[in-house]
Amino acid sequence: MGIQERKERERERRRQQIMVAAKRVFSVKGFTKATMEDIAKEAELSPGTLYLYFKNKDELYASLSLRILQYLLIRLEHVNAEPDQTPEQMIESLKEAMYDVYEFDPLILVNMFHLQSSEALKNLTPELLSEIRELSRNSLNTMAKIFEEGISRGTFIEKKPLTFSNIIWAMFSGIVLWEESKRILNEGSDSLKETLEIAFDIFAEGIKKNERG
Amino acid sequence: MGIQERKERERERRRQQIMVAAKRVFSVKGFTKATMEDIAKEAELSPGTLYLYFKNKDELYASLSLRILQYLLIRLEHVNAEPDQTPEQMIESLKEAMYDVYEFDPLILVNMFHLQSSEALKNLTPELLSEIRELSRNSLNTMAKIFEEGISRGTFIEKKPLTFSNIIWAMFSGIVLWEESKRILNEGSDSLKETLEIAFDIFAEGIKKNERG
Amino acid sequence: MGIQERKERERERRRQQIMVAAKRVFSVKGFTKATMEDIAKEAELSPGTLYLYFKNKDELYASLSLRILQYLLIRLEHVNAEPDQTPEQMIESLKEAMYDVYEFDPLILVNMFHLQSSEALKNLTPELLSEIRELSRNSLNTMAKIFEEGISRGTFIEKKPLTFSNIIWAMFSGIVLWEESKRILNEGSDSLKETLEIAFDIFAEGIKKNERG
Amino acid sequence: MGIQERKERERERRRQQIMVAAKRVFSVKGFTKATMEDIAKEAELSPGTLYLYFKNKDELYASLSLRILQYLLIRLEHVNAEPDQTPEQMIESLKEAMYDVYEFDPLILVNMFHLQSSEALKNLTPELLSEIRELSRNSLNTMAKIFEEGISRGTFIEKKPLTFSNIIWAMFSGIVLWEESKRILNEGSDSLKETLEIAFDIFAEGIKKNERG
DNA sequence: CATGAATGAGAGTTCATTCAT
DNA sequence: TATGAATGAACTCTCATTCAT
Repeated sequence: MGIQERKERERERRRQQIMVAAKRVFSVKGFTKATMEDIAKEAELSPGTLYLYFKNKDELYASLSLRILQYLLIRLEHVNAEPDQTPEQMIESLKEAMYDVYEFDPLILVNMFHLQSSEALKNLTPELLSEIRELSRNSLNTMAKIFEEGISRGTFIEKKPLTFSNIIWAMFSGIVLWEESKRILNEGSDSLKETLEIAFDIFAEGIKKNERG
Repeated sequence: MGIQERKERERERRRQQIMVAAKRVFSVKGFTKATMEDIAKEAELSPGTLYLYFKNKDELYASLSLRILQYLLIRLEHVNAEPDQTPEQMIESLKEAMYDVYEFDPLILVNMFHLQSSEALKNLTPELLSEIRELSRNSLNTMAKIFEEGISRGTFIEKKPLTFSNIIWAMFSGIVLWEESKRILNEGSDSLKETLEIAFDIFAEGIKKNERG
Repeated sequence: MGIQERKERERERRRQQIMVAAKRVFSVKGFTKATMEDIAKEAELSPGTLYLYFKNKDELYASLSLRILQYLLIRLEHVNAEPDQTPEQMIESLKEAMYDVYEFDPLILVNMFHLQSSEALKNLTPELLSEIRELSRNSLNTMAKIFEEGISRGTFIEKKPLTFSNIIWAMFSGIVLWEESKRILNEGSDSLKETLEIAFDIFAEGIKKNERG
Repeated sequence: MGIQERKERERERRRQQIMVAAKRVFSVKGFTKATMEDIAKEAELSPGTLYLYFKNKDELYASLSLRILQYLLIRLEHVNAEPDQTPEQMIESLKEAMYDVYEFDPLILVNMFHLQSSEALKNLTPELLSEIRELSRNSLNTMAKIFEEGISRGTFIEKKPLTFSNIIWAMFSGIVLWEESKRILNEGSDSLKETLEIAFDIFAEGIKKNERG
């Protein structure tokens, strides 16, 4: 049993080693141009070994997303777990959680957003795909709880909470990708944090129920 | 000279024919998996012919974006040109303009958002790249004028107008991509229009200056 | 009849125009990399037109050689036609004739030597091939007469005259190609003329019959 | 370390296997018409494998030349190393050395002469190119020593020794190529050996210093 | 005769993946 | 488990040549 466990741990460590290498290579070269050999070299392994740990290139790529989605979910659950916060404060926490996720690994995050709406998604094993689906759903639901609370307290406008989740998530990914895009186009300074702040503030203000009108 | 013109028109028609085929193929197979031969077949032309009209695959791909960016810019300019509108009404028009752009060609729009933050961007000819840059910039600036007006009238909060533009644009692309993503993941119904409506409403409400706080 | 002739002349002029363009392009780009379109552009014609005058690329290439072979033959015949020369003087004239041929068009000459021992030779129409053969043969035979004379006078060693022709021709082509090669390898100055002079002198001295040994 | 060595040997054997196949295919089809797939088939390998051993088609082609140039240099050095020979005897040895090189591999030799004055030369990696340059230079210099000796002994005419080397080399290549050419043109019997003999004799006689004139 | 758009076969090359060791 | 040489399918792109106008 101890042996079994140790083996498992070692296996997991190897996986991590490969993923770290893959992340670096994907970030520098992009998914298409990065070759399995590049990644193998970066990981100081042989190409064949990669296939002992990942079914294929797509799965390796997708696995990167999985990690950050897990991190996201944990962060979101922390937000919800904090006691005695008003929904407004929680949105503030949400913003920080998301920026944390971004800072945790900007490159993977961008990778993930790319994957998210790409053809590659279709080639994944059903297991991996459903893991991704599950994590996404959980994250969105976790966010939704915040909005539900705000609505039931009467401080947020009355819309489906999940719609708010979707908008927040879309806004976050849109901003990250668009800032990345501007970076590639060599335009302007890195204003991600500032833009994100303002966007969240606008959102927070926008979903407030008010007595005007 | 009539001949000159006719030839030009025919050339342009061919280009369109190829772009239409390319759009279809890219949408079904995605950029990487779509081959030039696929596109040629779809266009009922030979592979070589494609290269008479587009320098390479990347440029063909990017050219699709160009058209929709042009359409976007025109629509945005129309919004600005309409007289006697309050900034609030203009944001409403903005929403419609963007939804129009989406409906004009959803597939191309998704293609464009993909391109926008991808490695492919780097391989374009400088001319094409700067055309894209130019159109993006113009669109953002055109939007910014609306916000400027609202700020100077004192109805919008005091932030850089271009930041608003960026957020709107990011939000729009984020929602389109995320809905596309959900479509691929076979989840849920197509709620793009509804989500977009709500998102714009929240945004519009969120940038209003108010006397609270 | 006059019309017939004029047409023929015009046709010939067009051929020349194309050959001049082809020569330039082949010289700059080499046979393989030069495209028919390049040549057409240089000749200010359309690609299709080239095929009205030359069966294909190989034939166009070979036709260039034909011209210089014709020039060579004429020069050699002149050498032979000059009266009252000793064979030794005629070898001197031979040297000058060959250097003339080189100067007439160094690029075509190199082209021709390339063609001469290449695969392309096999793809020519039988007519063109036999024209080339005929011209080569005539040139060698013309040279051979000089040597024959020298041998019968008892001033040259007794070998087959045609062998001398072959050696002279091989030596000439070898030197031209090797100097070209050194030019490509960026080595050393252009010493073709000097090398050629010395080579011919050695040859002339070497075929002299003498009483030593 | 035994493993290391064995691998190295096997790698070298593979290279040889590919080169042997390449030589055959290039000889039959010529450089341009020979495809990498042809060569792969001849070597009973897959196309991709060729690229594990040679950077590209040009380099594979050029590598063939390298071997024969190495062989040439060795043979030339042997000529120089033999003790107690008069320069005249050494020229005789030179002739034999060169004929040996020809017989060692006529096809490769022709290939090399083709390469030597062709555009392909420019596409080689600098390393390979300078290897070729180096070997050529060494061979020419080695030959030059013979001539130097003869000159200093007063038996050869007083010209730059390297010029003699160049002429010998040009003559050799010229004869080989011209005989090849005649072979292609289906003319005459194979008289290479005889022609070479006579040419060398003439050369040897021609560079002798004499008291006549 | 001239055009030049279109062809389409075919090339070199890459690289995800496999499998004997 | 790890290797890495070998695979071979598939790609993009080129260009000699044709043919309707």
